[in-house]
Formats: sequence, structure tokens, C-alpha cells
Amino acid sequence: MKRSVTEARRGQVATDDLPRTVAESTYQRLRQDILWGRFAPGSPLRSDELRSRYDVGISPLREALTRLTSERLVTSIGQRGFRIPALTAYDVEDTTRTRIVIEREALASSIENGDIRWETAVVAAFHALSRNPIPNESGPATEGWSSCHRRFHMALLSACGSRWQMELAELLFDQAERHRMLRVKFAPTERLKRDTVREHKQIFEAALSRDIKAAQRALEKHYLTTAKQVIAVLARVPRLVHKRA
Amino acid sequence: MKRSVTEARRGQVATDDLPRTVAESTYQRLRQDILWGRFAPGSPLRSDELRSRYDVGISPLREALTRLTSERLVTSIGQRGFRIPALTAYDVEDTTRTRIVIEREALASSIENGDIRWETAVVAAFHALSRNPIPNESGPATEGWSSCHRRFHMALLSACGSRWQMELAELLFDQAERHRMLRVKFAPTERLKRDTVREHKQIFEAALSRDIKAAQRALEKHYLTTAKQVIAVLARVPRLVHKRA
DNA sequence: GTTGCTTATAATTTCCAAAATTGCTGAATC
DNA sequence: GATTCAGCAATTTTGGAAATTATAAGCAAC
Repeated sequence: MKRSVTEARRGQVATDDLPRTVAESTYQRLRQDILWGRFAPGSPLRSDELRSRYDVGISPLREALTRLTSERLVTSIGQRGFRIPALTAYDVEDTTRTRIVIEREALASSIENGDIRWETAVVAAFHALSRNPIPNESGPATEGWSSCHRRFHMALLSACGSRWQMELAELLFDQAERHRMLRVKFAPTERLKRDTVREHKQIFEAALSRDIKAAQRALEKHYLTTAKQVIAVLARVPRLVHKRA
Repeated sequence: MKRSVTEARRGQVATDDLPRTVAESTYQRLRQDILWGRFAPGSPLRSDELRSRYDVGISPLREALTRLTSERLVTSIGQRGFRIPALTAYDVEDTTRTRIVIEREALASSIENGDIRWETAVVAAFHALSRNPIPNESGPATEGWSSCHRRFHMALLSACGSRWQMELAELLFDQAERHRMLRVKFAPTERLKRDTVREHKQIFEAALSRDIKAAQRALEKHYLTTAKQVIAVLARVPRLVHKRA
């Protein structure tokens, strides 16, 4: 039996970002599943399968897929349906490179403009991140860390004053998130010789002490290290690189 | 009587970017109409009106609107439909600022990497642009110039080697295009004390002589001048700034 | 007068089935 | 053996009807 959206919200605390339509909630669920690598790269997304998976009609499903396509989390070819994009070393490099361009700038503005509220938000986000278990394997723990990670990086930029820069940073962060997750999912035994906590701490401290150059350098290094690792795994796990993008 | 998409393409030369579905072609037509300011800012986009306007069913129309929403050329609120976004001075400033961040970088890479083919494309695009009539009033002439203008700016960046940077540059270029067009549409009598041809020539010459700094400066100045003009008109034509975004 | 409630109306959103397109299989042909 | 071309099955795309939700109007109570 189906419950209407309004019915489903009864008795809940009013929160602004609750999905108001089936299309919106389908979009969010499908998005998470893609980000967390629940579909293999290159695999087709057939409407009937997804319809039964998320228990929705074809219209909201199509709307979700269309939105994800313009975020490049899904590819679509004319009359031949939707697919999960393949992943190449170029994609990882390009995403990282562009991410750095935008975030360098946004971080500088943020450090310049940030007030006490910004500092507080950054401190809180950093604390939550450091108290979370370091993700060595996939699973629910990783997903919790993942959301803390996103919040920390976005908090750093949040005082930049540019809506576009924030939006683009989020867009590219999620691209990189998919790359990271594919590594975790498809090469979970890889040894990580890396101190992520330390890297975040360096960015954090440089930002709070208002040292723009140092913060930019630390952030850039952090992203480049991630990219390097993903690309290294990519070379060893060729099935991630599907033929048809 | 309706013709199928395949039928409609009979006898045409095979071109890659021809719309393959009704949704795609509706998206392109609606997009142009928005970019060229055929809808007033803040006005609602009612499905029945658009359905008869473009002579399509509800499904492809919704798909087009959804795509445009993620490009920020349309806004959508939960169960209250789609609207043309209002335009504030902040929007213009933010778009310009972000555009400069991305294009500065892309232009530098493009000048560094550009080969003979890139030079040729830039020369061709510049020539087409300079031979087009300078747009002082709205109308078909402006639309021709507009597409040359877009091609010129994209040609400049085309050797940057980053797919993401190209895509984001296009996204923001079209935002700015809407801003420009609203000025032309709603304040056509404004006197423009500006030599656009000269501005483009400066960018062009600096790029071809591989002077990165000079090209960046000229490009930045070009965009800032445009923004300044749009904002000035915005202050005088308050109906462009609708209440509800 | 204003507020709160109920009803009527308009609009959006969703489901579903028909139409259109693509990919596939296998026979016929060179 | 390779190739072309039907016909068939699987899949996507589309249009309209049904369900849901928002908005406006009417009306009683304060």
C-alpha cells in the first residue's frame, strides 16, 4: 500500500530539505546509491529494474535520471537509455584539477570573509570528522565518515560568498566521492599508506589561523593525493574502466 | 499530423547534435527562448501553456524543464511548478566572478597547449564575430551575433584540455547570456558607451601572441564591463528583479 | 474588521499503456 | 565465409488520464 508524501510526513518535525515529491526522493536515493558505488561503472540502468527497486512509476524515475545526467553521475544516449558512467584516469585527473581551481579561490575568499560563525562551523565539522572512524573498509561506517567529510570540506568554503562557487564545489566533490567509493568498493584490500587525519588537520589549522597560502597548499595536496591513489587502483582494476562511456 | 523523429530526419545530412528525441528538441527550443529573454523574469511556466506552445506532451516537457532547472535557467519549487528565475545584482556579480575564476585558468591552459588547429579555430571564430553586425537592438541580427560571440569565447578556451572546465565555462556563459539579453530586451534604448569590437580584438591578439597575463587581463576586463552595464540597467528597471526567486 | 475553517477550483505530479525505436536472431544471398 | 535484410523481442519514449496538492473564495464565529 502506498502512502502519499503528505501522509508520510505526518508527525515529523518540519525540516526544509525533506523531499516534497516522489521524484525528489527517488533522485536522492538513486544518487546515494550511485555515489556509494552500488552500481558497477558502465552498467545499464534499465527503467523496469529501477522502477521495482525504488517502487515508483516511470515519470519520477525518469526525472531523477535526467537530473543525475546533468550532474554527470549518469550518462544517457539518445534512445538507448541510461548508464552508470565508466571511469577513466582522465576523468579523475580532470575532476581533481577543476576542483582545485574552484576551491582554491573559494577557500581564499572564505578565509578572508569568515566570521566567528564560520570559525565555529569549521571547528564543529572538524571535530565530528576526527571523532569518526577512519574508513578502511566499505560499510555503514564509511558512509557516516563520508558525510562528515563532505560537511567539513564544505564548511571550509562556506563563507566564500559565492553561491555558484559553492554549488560547483559540491558538484565536483560528489564526482570525486564516487571515484573514492569505487576504489573502496572494488579494491578494498589496497593498503593505504596515508594519514588522512593529519592532512585534514593541516588544512584546518591553516584555515583557522587565516593563512590563505598554506591552506590552499594543504588542500591542493590533499586532493592530489586522493587522485593519485584512485588512479593507481584504476590501473590495477581494469574492470572499472568500461569500454563505452 | 505528427511525424516521428526518425521520419523528420529523412533526407537530412547526418549531424551529430541533431535532437534524437522530442524531449531533447523541446529542451533546446525552450532553452533558446529563455536565453533570448522571451519570458519575463519571475514569470511562471505553466505546463498547459508550454505544452501547446511547443506542441508536445507532458513527459518530454517536464524533462526539458528538469534539465533547465539543474542549469539554473529555470527554478522549481516543490509542488508549485516552474518559474523563470528573477535576476538580482548579486546573481550577475556572482556569475561574473565565478566565470572569471574558471576562464582565467582555462584560458591559460589553452594558450599554453594550443596548437595550429586551435589558432586556426580562434582566427576563424574571431573573423566571423567581427564581420557580424554589432547588436544595438534586439532581433534576429542579435541572435546571429550571439552565437558567433559564444563560439569565439569557447574557441579561446577549447585547447585547455579539461572537459569539466569547458562545460562549466559554457554553463556560466549562458547564464551571462541571459543577463545580457534581458538588458537588450527590457532596456533597448540604453546608450552603450563601449567598444566591444576593440575588447574582443585585445583578447584575440593577446591570446594569439601567447601572452597569458595580457589575455587574462583583457578577458577579465571584458566580463567586468558587461557585468557593470547589466547591473546599472538592473537598478533602473526594477521589474527585472521580481520578488520571489 | 479579522481570523479560522470549509469548500471549490486550478495546477502540478504521478501512473500507465500505447507508440516508436533499437538490438538481435537467423535465413537468404552473394 | 561474410553480408544484407526481414521479422521479433526488449526497451525507451511519449501522451493523456487519475491522483495529489496548492490556491482562492465563501462563510461562520469572534
